[in-house]
Amino acid sequence: MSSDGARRRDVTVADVAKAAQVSKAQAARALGNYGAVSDDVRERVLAAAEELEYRPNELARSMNTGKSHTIGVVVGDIENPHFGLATRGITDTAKKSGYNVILVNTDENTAAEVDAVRVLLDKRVDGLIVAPASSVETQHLRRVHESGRPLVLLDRSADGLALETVAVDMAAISYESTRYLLDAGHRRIAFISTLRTDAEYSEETRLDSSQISDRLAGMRRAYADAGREFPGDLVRLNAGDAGSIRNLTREVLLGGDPATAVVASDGLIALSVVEAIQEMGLRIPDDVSFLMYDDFAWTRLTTPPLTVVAQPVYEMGAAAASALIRQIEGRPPLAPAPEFNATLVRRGSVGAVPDSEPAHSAASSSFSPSLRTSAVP
Amino acid sequence: MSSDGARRRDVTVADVAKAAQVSKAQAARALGNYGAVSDDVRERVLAAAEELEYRPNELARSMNTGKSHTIGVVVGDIENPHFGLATRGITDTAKKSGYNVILVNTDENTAAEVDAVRVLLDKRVDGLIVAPASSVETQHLRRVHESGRPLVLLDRSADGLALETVAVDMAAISYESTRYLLDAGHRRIAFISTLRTDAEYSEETRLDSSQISDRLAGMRRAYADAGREFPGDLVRLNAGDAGSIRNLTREVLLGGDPATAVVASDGLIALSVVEAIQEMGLRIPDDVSFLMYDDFAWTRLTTPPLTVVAQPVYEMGAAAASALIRQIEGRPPLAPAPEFNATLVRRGSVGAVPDSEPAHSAASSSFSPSLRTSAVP
DNA sequence: AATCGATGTGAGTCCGGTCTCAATCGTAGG
DNA sequence: CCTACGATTGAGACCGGACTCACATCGATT
Repeated sequence: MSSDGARRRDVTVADVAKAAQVSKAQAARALGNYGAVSDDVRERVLAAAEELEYRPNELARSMNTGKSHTIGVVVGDIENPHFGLATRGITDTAKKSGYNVILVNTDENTAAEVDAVRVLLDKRVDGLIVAPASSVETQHLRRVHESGRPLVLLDRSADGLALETVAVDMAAISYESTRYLLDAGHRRIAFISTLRTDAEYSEETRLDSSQISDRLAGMRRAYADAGREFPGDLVRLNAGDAGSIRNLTREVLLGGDPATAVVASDGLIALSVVEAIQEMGLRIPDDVSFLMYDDFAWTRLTTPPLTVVAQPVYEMGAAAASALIRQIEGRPPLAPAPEFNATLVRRGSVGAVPDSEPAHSAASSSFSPSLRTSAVP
Repeated sequence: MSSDGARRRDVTVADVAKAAQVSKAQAARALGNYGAVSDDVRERVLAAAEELEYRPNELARSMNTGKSHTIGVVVGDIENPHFGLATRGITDTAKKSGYNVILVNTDENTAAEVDAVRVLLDKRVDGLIVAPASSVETQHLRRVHESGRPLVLLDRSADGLALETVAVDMAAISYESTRYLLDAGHRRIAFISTLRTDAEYSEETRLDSSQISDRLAGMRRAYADAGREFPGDLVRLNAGDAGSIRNLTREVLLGGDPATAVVASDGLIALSVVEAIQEMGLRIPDDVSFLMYDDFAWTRLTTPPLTVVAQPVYEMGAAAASALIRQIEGRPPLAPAPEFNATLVRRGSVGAVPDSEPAHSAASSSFSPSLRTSAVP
């Protein structure tokens, strides 16, 4: 048995050198495969290393090469499949180039993000991929950039910082999908997002997230092009836990001038929104139309299958990683920069407006889901 | 502007010491908050550090403390929400104790896992959490254990290794859910898993995954207790991509003696199985009953909502992390060890056997999903 | 045979911290 | 006034590799 209960000291080059009866320098050369080493010495060293089960200490190596071969990834919430997939794209790509990934979760909290960035920098990661919680509070990102450490942004941009950013053109797809809804006759379209903000929403509100403000801009433009007024009163931010999302959903769907279509800002919200709609005894798409961001596999399983905005999430993660690695290795950024387009996947959750003649023929599904009705109060 | 394009050398204790006009040792003491330091010196050092924006190099620190405050997490697939959630539990807990997480994906490939473990060890992580791809090929885990480095297993155990393992009692819940299916009158229950294996399945086959073999053991026991013979011909392993899962699903659902109930081994498989069932024009639960492992939120949204085996995944991740950290910090393991139980969540996807009188009253839902029918060939 | 360039080789420094050790300082006790 | 002991302080070793530099060695060149 080669084990001895206590954790034995690690084998170092010095140990190998002694066993092979050569100097530490020679052993290091043979092991590190650099410099000039005679065959005889190389063989003895390698044999000794094998025998002793020598493994280089990457920490020590990083110390004087200055490279840790590790990249830091900072996301809002890995629990969200969106980031799960993106992370997968990142790690797959990183591994291919010999990089490891330290993952930090911020809960979409800027303070946590600032902290995460600091910690990762302290650990001397070679570069960072950040999905910034805020597009406004970006001093910490600016500092990273100014210190010269490679940094790539994912999903959202940072105001005033010319950083390489991998994201889809949200305004464009938002325009397209809003247009689609408008064409189906909808005028009262609600938008629900978890984005935390202090102020009540209005056109002038400066939002913390480039992603959300781009989407709203897209919606507003679509309304303008259609010669309609954008229903700002149906924008609901600060959607938090399932309960609050449910309440917000009820709010926009009840009252004097209710929404006829609801757009959910991400897959997690979508779950609660759809549940709330079902609980209210409303049918999709007969009573309410529904559209969500991110194309998760389960959206094909509901009745009706949901109409979604699909984003090439995995590819974006992979692109962010390879862009970062290019930066780290001093190679020029890919030109032209790869573009990522979101696409509207028309399935069955968007229909005509109830009690009104649809302007054009939108995907009006005739599926009538059987729903558990829990009377609306 | 304090920035200068080029990446400037990091500020070190020596720099701070010089600025504060004290020795390197004193500066280090003041900064590291250890040893004896006069108030005067401490103030000067701290001020200088602030001024120079000094940040300790964690790599160097790790080098001689031997602690990296980093733990390695090796999972099969973060894309799978199961691991996404578990990872969240791990990172949340790790962060609370000041640890970071390096995440590695193995694609459920043992060779990749061996490699991942080696790399993490080289990086001198303080400990490892591994969801082993195989319960049989575990030499690399044994080596880790013998080297004395803390290691905790997640989800699956490793044959012959007495390692702290955080997992639910799969045999028990499998027994319970099989029993449930049997009580509903099902005799032909299919089980579909991604587990890769060379051999055709038979009772003697020694499976690579403790998790899967436990589940099958539970099923077999339930059948035995019911005085029935276990339909080994309906066990389908090696389910890979969506296409192959579809084919396997058709296989068990067609033919002379088809399955009347299908159990999907995880959420990813479930998606394709349900799609395949829908495509075949079969209705759940009227024509086929369905049960899956892992309780994802979307399972409540389908029509009918799916009956699932819920596992406290987040809590298990958190428990694995805190167990590991206890080991790292030399504290004794929690006694009694926390237990995790999976629960059967009866929703609407399990019904009576078509054309047969149900033995007992199982959750027989009357929902009839409207399905796109694509005629069965 | 003297010179030259291409290996080989070992001693020692460096990376940026932590930590040991011996020296110095201050002042309380005698 | 002198000793002693704790608080301070600085020099330097050390962690484990990578790498520089000076010093062989040796066949090839002329």
